[in-house]
Amino acid sequence: MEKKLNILLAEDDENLGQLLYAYLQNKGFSVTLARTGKAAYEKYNGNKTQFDFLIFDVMMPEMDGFTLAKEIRELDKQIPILFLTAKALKEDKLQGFEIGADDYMTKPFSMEELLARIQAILRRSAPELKDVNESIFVGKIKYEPELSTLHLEDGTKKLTTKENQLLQLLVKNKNEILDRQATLRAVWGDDNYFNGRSMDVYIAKLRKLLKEDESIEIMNIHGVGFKLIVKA
Amino acid sequence: MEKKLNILLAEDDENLGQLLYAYLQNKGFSVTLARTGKAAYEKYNGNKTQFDFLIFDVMMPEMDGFTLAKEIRELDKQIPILFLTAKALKEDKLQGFEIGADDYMTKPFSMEELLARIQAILRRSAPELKDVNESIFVGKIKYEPELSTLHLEDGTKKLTTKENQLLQLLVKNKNEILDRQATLRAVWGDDNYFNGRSMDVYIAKLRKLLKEDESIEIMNIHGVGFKLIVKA
DNA sequence: CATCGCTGTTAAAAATAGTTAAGCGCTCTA
DNA sequence: TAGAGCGCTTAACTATTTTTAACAGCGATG
Repeated sequence: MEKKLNILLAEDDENLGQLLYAYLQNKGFSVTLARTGKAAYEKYNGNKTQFDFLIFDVMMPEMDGFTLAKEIRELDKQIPILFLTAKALKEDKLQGFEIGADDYMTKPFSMEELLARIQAILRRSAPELKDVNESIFVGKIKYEPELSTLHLEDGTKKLTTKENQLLQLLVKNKNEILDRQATLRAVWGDDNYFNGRSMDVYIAKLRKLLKEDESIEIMNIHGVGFKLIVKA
Repeated sequence: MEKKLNILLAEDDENLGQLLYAYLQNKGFSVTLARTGKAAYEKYNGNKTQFDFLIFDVMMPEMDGFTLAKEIRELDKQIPILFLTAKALKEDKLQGFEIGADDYMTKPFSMEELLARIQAILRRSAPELKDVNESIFVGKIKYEPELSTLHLEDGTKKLTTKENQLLQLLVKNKNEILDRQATLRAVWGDDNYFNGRSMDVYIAKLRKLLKEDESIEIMNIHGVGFKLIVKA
């Protein structure tokens, strides 16, 4: 399960605020909503939550979005900021970028586009580089997913592409059900009958490889999928 | 004196193209202008210039901006892409972001806003400026792509054109999958069966050259492509 | 408790990739 | 201008990976 990203949303329009709140929450973000610039500033400094992304309306009572952003930029040069505004004026946009905005959207906009823009920014600011040397223990067996190798009693076994992809999914969902159809679509691209049979063949292969550790079991959930069980 | 950033601009509208070209040039960028998607693709693969930023019109003759971007994304997952388009349709915008765009601007737009958006993206993506004679280390082996030379234990090896192009792509996608078809189209111009076999021969050559450093491995991803792995 | 669909397993077939060497077309030069 | 040298492609053979087939067992359901 991935960690939720915390978004601080400052929007004084009651309707839009609620709408955005619900939408983003639904998309898997943890959202904090503030109704004024000042409230947002206080929440930012409240420090209970560490925010990962800021979305500010420009025109707000008590403290406008630009001032708020400027204030926060003093404290954090990195955090992504996206402005929302009714004004499409060139000067305003430029002022927003000058403060260090990452994006600037003019109302009305579609929720989907907002999400797409948030993701585009996050893709850059949170570069999740995979560690090639990462190793995991499945029971007693050492597994390096990126190198697609399994360290067994009788030496190192190089997994084939499909073996590796499947094992990765099983491990990621250790002790949980891995859905059959979803797995087929993820690894084989299509969940037709023959790919299903192919997957069964690979499950058999993995069972054979992992059988040297009897605390490991790949259990079938009839009609649903498989479950990698690792007993304590 | 800072190094100029290279922008590849694909725009079929003569006027807008010239305007953007002059404006960006004036703002300190080195701009290459292409009038069709295909021309842009060829310039990208031309290998004389290493681009740092891509600006593509969506509707262009021969190859549209989306197709172009998709093709290039296969070869470079990092390079910033900004789309320009006359269409403000939601679906188009979303498609653009899905391909991996960093921004999407609807015509007409102001030059200043374009510049502001480019800078906002560059702030995050922070391209390492490349010297023409820059040398890279692949594991312990020194590699100079511009000179197409590899410094091995027993002297300097001059790579052939194909060896160099292929190694460059592998290195750019270090520890990530390099798509087979896209690579063939980029290096061989066509992804037919025989070129595929030719590429396999070149992979074998590169493996032989790089085998003196056992932390390097060119891994095959069956049916998908290759992955240059450099262990820590 | 019979039946039918789902899964386990093994083996054969097909597709993809690894490797080595021969062939082919250039270019350079004796 | 013949031929050596080079780069690339094609061919041929081998090896590996994946899919398909075949058959046996299991499990839910009426």
